[in-house]
Amino acid sequence: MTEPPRTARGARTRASLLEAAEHVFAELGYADTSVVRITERAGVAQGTFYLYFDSKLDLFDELVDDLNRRVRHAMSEASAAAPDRLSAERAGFRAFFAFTAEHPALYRIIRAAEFVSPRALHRHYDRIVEGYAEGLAEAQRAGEVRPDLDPDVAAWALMGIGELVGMRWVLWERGTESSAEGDAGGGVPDHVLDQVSLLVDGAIGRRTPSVTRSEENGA
Amino acid sequence: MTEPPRTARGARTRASLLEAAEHVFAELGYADTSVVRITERAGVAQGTFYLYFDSKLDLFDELVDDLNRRVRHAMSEASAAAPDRLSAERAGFRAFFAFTAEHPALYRIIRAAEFVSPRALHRHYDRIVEGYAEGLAEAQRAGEVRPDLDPDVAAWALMGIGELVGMRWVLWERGTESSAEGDAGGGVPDHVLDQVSLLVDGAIGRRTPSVTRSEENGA
Amino acid sequence: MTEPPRTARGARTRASLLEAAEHVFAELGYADTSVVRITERAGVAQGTFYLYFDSKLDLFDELVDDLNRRVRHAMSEASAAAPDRLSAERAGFRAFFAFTAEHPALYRIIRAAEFVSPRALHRHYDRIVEGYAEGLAEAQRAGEVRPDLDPDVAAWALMGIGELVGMRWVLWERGTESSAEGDAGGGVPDHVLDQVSLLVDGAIGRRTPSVTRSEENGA
Amino acid sequence: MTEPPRTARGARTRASLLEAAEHVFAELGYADTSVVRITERAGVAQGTFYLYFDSKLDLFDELVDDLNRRVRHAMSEASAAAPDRLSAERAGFRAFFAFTAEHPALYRIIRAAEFVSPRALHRHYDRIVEGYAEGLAEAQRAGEVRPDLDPDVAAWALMGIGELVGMRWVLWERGTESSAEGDAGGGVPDHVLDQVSLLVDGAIGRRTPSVTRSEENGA
DNA sequence: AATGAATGAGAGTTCATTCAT
DNA sequence: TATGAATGAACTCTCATTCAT
Repeated sequence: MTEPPRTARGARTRASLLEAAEHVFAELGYADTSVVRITERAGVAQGTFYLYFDSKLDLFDELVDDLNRRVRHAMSEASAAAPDRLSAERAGFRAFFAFTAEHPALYRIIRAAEFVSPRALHRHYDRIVEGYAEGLAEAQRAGEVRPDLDPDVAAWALMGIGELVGMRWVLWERGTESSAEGDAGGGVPDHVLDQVSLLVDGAIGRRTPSVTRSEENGA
Repeated sequence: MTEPPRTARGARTRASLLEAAEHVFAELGYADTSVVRITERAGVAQGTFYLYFDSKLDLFDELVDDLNRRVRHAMSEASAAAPDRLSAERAGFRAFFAFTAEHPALYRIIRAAEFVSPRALHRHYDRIVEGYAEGLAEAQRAGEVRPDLDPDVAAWALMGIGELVGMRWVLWERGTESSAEGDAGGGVPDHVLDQVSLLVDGAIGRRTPSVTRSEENGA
Repeated sequence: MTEPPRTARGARTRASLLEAAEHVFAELGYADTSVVRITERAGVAQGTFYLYFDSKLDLFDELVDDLNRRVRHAMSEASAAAPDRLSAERAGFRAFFAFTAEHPALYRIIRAAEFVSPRALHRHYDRIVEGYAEGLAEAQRAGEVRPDLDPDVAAWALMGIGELVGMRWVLWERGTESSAEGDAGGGVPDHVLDQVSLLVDGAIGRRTPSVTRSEENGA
Repeated sequence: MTEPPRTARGARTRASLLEAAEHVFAELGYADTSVVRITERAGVAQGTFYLYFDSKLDLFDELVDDLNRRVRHAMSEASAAAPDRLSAERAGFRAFFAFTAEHPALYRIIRAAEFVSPRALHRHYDRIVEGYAEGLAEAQRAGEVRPDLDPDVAAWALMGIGELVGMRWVLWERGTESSAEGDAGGGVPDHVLDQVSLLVDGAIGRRTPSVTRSEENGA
């Protein structure tokens, strides 16, 4: 329906709408975000909105895709430089938390997307998992990850860790303890990142599996 | 404001409103759920709603609290019967998935609560984590969980695993592959539950000796 | 429709409804007064209201009549004791202001009655005017009031003086200057009552009529 | 909040809403006037209302201010042309009655404002009194009004005369005796205007000598 | 005589979207 | 390309009144 902007001016307008939307959605959620607020913030008239987007939902979807592209980029870039899988994990989580800190929009928007645009929500998670699972499989073949792991389930599980820890220590913390202690740019206290590493490490690392209680008692 | 019903008839009406709301919220999300839909489903007039609830939000909060109580009950009951921590974890997750399968409402409602009622959302997660972390700490003292773990971070992380795996294999699966393969009442394919156990086991279980990342790299 | 109470208990309930209504109407006006508020204040159930009154409007009308009876009583009693017409006027105004101070309800209710119950409003003013005009006519015959006055028009005019002065210095003053200066129980500062006397005196008193400008200049 | 219309079309729409509102408010009073009625009468959609007014109350306030401006204009213009104070009074009252006849809205709206918008009500009366009292004080200095009068109290009192006489002979008369007798465009029968003049004249005019009540009684 | 649950019409207000300019 | 006026359906919530107990 809506055609891409034909002029530089049009492109600018469109971009400012997207940017405005990111902030307003993040602040108010999808339902409470009105097109008026977006256009007001973007400094354009209400009607202009429909020159570039079919609907509020259309813009929402585009925003989700856009942010999705950006997180994935941030994470893969961070982990690409790592020497081994486990430090890659740590770097990836760290990048994810940092991104979350910088773009709370993603987070808040995603969680609100459940009913708004299930399709966009699925696409978002699927895309992240796809790359993640692939990376795990590769690491498995390289012997860095325990071989009995299903990369797919693992990817979802680890993503879950990131999601809730991010929610708790990045999103909720804002304005609370103001990261008095170390938070080396990671968006999350160092201690928490350490713990996450520990957990991930244990979860997927290739190593003597945990001792069962009976063995332990027997020792 | 709103007082509790004074007659049996009132109590019945109130209960049917709550039940109707659970379904409608689950189906449509908070924003798209209208009071009319709820009252229609409950078979009462619109005004009756406000006899028992101050507002749509008020009902929402109550519903969250109610569901929260019920998941926690389901999980703690399931894990209480387990002989050791790891099987307790498995039983807990299993109960959580089963509850999610039976009450998709909780899930969908919670995710929608981010903007609707942050207070209710916090309360929900905090309550779950509290019990969870306590359990982990106790297991730690009993030597069943690695001692260098921060129970709080761990609780959030594990809850994250449950959340995303639940979303992927319980919620999304519904109506898709209709659990062709084994799903022994757990709400989630057996294979997935196995994998989750594996991951959780590795993440929190005690190992001998705990290999740190540096050592490993050095090796 | 509604029958008078058959028992003492019923009479008490009815009376407490009336009394509650007076306060609530005075505080909120007719439109914003809800039957619930009245019954709550009276300490009875909502349904009880309709045992004694056909409707909110019915109660309102009755209240207007009741208050009307009371002001007229207060005024006539006060002016009856006066030795002459002019001091009777002063006493009447004084009583009116005092009544207004004690029963702001009348005032506020009356002013709100324009659209609520024109009939009740008419009846209220007509009844007051009737007695007032009659008194003026009698005083005229006694030679205490100028003979060229139409007692009817005069009665309305004087009532207008009472109404606006009462509004300004009784109703609006509440909580403002807290009658720092003399206010000998009249509900209105002495100074204001003096001025009103002066005005009324001049308006209806039998005396050399005001000089016209031409005469004055000629003098 | 609401911004003034930016186009001629918008200005027209806004004006027609105001005009419609004046009539509907006058006919039904504030409480029974619904936004729908106003928009229907103005021939616009319901939502359009909120393009120009924040709320029903907002429009009400604006209307009161507008009408207030207009009465004061009508009265001051009429009395400005008068040769002396007393004929100025007569002209002013006449203008007031005429305005009331033409714009019953003001009257009815004002009386309804007691609970709706006390602020607007105060403003309305205060503005009128201010000009009135000033005029009286000036006339006092010019020797046309008795010197022992407090112009403020007098202004309120005279306004009261206008208010009740206007209510009785302008508003209530409509549709009753349809001014069978003389009503030279004044909105009120000539006889009534004469009587009002008489009263006002006596109330504020200078006399020689001013008889105090005590003297009178003593005589 | 009294209760309190239930009703349902109607209120004010918002907002995504369309359209004329 | 951009504007801003206009739409009208939909929403949440209130309340006078009725009715079964």
